[in-house]
Amino acid sequence: MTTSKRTRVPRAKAQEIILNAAEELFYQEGIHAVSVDAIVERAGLNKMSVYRQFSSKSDLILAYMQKKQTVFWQEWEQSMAKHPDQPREQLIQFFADLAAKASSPEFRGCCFINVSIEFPDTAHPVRELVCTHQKRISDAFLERTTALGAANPCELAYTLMLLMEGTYADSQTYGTDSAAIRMVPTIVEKLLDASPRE
Amino acid sequence: MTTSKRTRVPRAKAQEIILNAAEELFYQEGIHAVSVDAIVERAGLNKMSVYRQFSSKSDLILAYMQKKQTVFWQEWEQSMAKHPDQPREQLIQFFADLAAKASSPEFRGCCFINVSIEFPDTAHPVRELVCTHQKRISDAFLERTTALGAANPCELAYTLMLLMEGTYADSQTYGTDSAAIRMVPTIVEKLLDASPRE
DNA sequence: TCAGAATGTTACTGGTTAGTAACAAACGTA
DNA sequence: TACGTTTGTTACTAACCAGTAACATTCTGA
Repeated sequence: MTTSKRTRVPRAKAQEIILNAAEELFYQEGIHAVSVDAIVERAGLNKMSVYRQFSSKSDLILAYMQKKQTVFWQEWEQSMAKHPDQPREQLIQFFADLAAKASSPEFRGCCFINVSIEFPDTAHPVRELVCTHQKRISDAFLERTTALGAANPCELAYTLMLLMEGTYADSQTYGTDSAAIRMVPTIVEKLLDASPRE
Repeated sequence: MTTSKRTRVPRAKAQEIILNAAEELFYQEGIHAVSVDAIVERAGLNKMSVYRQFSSKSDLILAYMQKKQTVFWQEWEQSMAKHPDQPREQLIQFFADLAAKASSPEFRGCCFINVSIEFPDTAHPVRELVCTHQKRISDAFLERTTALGAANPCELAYTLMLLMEGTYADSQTYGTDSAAIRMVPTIVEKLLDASPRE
């Protein structure tokens, strides 16, 4: 009989592995539907390794959301960087990139909206995170509709918010096959060009 | 000691009471978050009364969704009936009524999108229900954008879909206080009037 | 009045969940 | 080497969950 050494994973590495496992499962299957044991199994680690890094499942959920938030803004910056100082092109690009992502089979919509639905209590910490996140997006839109010289930048920014959230929602029901999502970049382009300037 | 007669509730009435209780709880708190026991308690009935009417929780979920679908189309017809044969006014009215509902504190978004998020498996029966429901709305929009004489009725209908779904999603994060939702009827009105005719 | 059906009540099963205690093995460092 | 720390492993608790069995009570109709 072979007496195999136990493989040991250091603190920092374990945290990363657990968060990655949690991210995949939470996003794909929903938070309530995923047990800590499932995360442990996917991570290939031990249950205690989880509870030594995160004090509770809630803690892990919050860390997951924070990670998602970071990733969102990284991707946002990538989209923006394709057309520096060109708000019209930046906005269209954002929706083009969103549509591309939404057409991927592993896409499961907006994790911020998803978590809002799973946690109806608006006082819950994750809900506050979602709220500030959405507000930040709204501001980023407004910044650009203003730069565009739109006569009603606020209304235009809100319209973009609705279109974005609609795109996320639509991907849930139609998945890869959404005609609406395919049209979104065009819709936004026409919307921007049709909206009156001051 | 008073020997009180047990109150007996007949089959049909029990079914209604249970469905109402389930509807409130499922919609307000999410399906996974609500136990059969919670429904039993809210209904003021007995657990066996539930399982004599519905073979399983899944059965109850399906009945809940079917009820919601019926209610949606009743409300839809009410909105449409306000402006017979006037597609422009009908569409604007629909969004005005939606915005009004979305501003109510007990509003918890679109139960069809919500259930999609809670049940990621697209093969699940409730998901098929959601899919046909969304398709029906999309068709109803298309019917009216076509009647409107829009040059691209399909694109316009999809835009309305996205705005509708966006409105539902936005209500989740901002609740009663959503500026975007307040603007939605105006946004739709301008969109319809600005879209080119053939 | 009596028999069968419908409903109420209690108590239970087997499974799952979040979280923990206790100890064993490996590591790092003095 | 030797000791304290970190990590792995096992086994457990207490709560919750969907669903059922068995029996008690009430109703209905012949």
